[in-house]
Amino acid sequence: MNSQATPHPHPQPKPKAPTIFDVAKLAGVSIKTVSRVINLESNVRPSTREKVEAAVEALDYRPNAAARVLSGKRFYVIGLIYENPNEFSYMQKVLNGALKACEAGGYTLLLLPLTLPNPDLIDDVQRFVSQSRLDGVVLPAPLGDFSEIQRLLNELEIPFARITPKTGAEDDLSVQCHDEQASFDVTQFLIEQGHRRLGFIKGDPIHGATEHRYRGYIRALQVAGIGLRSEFVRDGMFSFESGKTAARALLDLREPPTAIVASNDDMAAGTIFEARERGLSIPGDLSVVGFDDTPIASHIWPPLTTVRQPIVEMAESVTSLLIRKLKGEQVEPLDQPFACHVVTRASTGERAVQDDLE
Amino acid sequence: MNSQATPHPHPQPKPKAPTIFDVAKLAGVSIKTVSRVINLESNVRPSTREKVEAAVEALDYRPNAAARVLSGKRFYVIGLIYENPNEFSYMQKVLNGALKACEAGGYTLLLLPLTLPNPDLIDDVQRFVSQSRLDGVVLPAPLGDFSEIQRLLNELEIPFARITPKTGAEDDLSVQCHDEQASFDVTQFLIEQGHRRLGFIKGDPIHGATEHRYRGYIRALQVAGIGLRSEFVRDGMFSFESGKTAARALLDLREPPTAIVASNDDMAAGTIFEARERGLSIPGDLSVVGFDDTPIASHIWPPLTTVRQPIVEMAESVTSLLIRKLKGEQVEPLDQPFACHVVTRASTGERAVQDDLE
DNA sequence: TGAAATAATGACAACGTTGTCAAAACTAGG
DNA sequence: CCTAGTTTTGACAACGTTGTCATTATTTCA
Repeated sequence: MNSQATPHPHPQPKPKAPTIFDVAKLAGVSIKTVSRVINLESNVRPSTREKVEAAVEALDYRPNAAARVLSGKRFYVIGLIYENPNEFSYMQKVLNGALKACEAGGYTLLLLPLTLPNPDLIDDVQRFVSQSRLDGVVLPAPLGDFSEIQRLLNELEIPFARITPKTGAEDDLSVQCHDEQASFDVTQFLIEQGHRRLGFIKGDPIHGATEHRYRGYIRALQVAGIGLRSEFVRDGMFSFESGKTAARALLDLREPPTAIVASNDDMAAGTIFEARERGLSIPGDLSVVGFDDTPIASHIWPPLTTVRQPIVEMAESVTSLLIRKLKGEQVEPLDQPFACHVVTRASTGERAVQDDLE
Repeated sequence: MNSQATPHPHPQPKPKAPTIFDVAKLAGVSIKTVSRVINLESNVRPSTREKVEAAVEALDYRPNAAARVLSGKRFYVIGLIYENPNEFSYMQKVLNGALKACEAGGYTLLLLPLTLPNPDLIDDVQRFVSQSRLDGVVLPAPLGDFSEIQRLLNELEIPFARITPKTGAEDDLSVQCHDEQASFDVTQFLIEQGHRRLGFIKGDPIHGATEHRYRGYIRALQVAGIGLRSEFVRDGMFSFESGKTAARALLDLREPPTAIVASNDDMAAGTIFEARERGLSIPGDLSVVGFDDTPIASHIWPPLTTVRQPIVEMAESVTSLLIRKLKGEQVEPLDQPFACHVVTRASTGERAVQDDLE
């Protein structure tokens, strides 16, 4: 994926957007007629319509929203007023933080939801960025870790800011939380409760957090003088199902772990699910911890010990950094990662030490 | 909250927004100077700045975003590109549907998250609507059921569309799903499994769905010839905690229900939580059903029998109806409510009939 | 005190579209 | 082939702001 491929059709320096005048000229009509065609008004001769449509197509013309608004009576804006549930998913939190910063800075927030994996990822992002005429972009995890997107935005000269544990170049705008430390803390917490056989379920490798959380686990083992056993580490994809599968493999071991660190709550829920199916009691037979403190963590039985991150604050912070950069201010990246903390609930418990002689 | 009875307020003397010219005139300066002040540029004499600021204050002047964009180089827009998780909360689904319809119609979607209960509700909405200069508003449940908001939007002559089971006036734009029928179906499903003592946990009375779901329960009992027992019906607020509390009351009865219909998944999860705390097995000792098919329904143990609604489609549909209305088209409300269907999982099971002699 | 330098202000074009209204091109009827 | 009516098209103003550059007011310094 180096310079060989030419994934983006706009490598040119300054692609000035075509206006209604360009279309009118190419089609050989007046701008008003172009306006009629693009607004689907009646009373346009079919032959004229075709000419204009061809010109629009040829130039890839998109009407300028601001001019439209200024000129006409409509705003082309729909408001969505909704209740902010007091329990959020990751994206709800990011949304709230970003919205807050935008409101404070007088900016409007535009949304592009993507489904992964997505073969048209770059095209979708490019279309969004060029059609929406925006000043900057916020990339929450895991999109912040996609180098193709970063490359595209750099080419288009659109500033962006990321929420990701991976730090990048020097002028890179990003916030991170102490993922590695949190993972260390939660693993150490289990060790302090007497556990010696500690399973770990990794997350989707596309997320930067996956690597950091794994490193925290390793470090905690090292500090405690516990050897890393490769059969105790399983791959996951952050999904409930993948957690269930990984837990199955761990619990099938002749000498299974007495505690499992899952890299997120969904996989921890999958682990608990799998344990219950086998009739294991939690935390009696198995302690389980997750990450993120999503709603499910407090709603499953038993409620989950997990790690809470200040997502709203991180999103707000990174968005306002971006806005300050857009205003031309000199912004320097945050010196300190945000702190996480362990939320202790009922899915973890003391382990009798004598069980764990090695 | 203003004048008591103004069912059809006369077309008010156009509350036309003040422009930069109005401010300039009042302050006795040129428009350019006003521009300098509001953009915090340097090289403005303090005395001048004060005059302008006073005028801005007096007129409650807000710069027109479209004109700003058209004239200047900035767009005042931030993009948020995010992964669309394949499991959604209610609001995520609404967001996706509304976004889809807006994209198709060339509209932009603006978000106003609110926390309830909120004493400043009306003020917040009013500020949002007037500052954002939008054409129309989508009100998902439960906000769609707030008559104050509807009244405000009517006064401001802002068209709106609602997602709510309650139908309103004739020209009212709303979509609903067959809530009452779905509740009937799921209750009947339990009856067919042999249950005769059926508990019901109501939702937050502010939601229109609450009433409809309750009615479906009652109808199913009637059809089956089972008498309604008031001690089997408990109030809830759609929260996990309220479900837990209601379940506690139901299970404390001398003759507790063998199946419980909770008006949403969170309360069903609370019910399961409470049952597990008492050592009851599910569905052996108690069958539980929920509503909405949120992520938690499939992630708790045992996974929850629930009712799935086509939220994305409903949101998309209502938003595109709104957009068509804004375009001046004659739109008539959907003749058919959207269909829901029961998703059968492991939280429900057969009940031996002999247990239930009355 | 006067000239030069600098700070503050203003006049006006530009931004890209839609609305208004008039002109031109068609169509139908006699 | 002309007239009246209808459909299609176009010229141009308007929308509300910022950018550019000229002009005026103020300060500085010889």
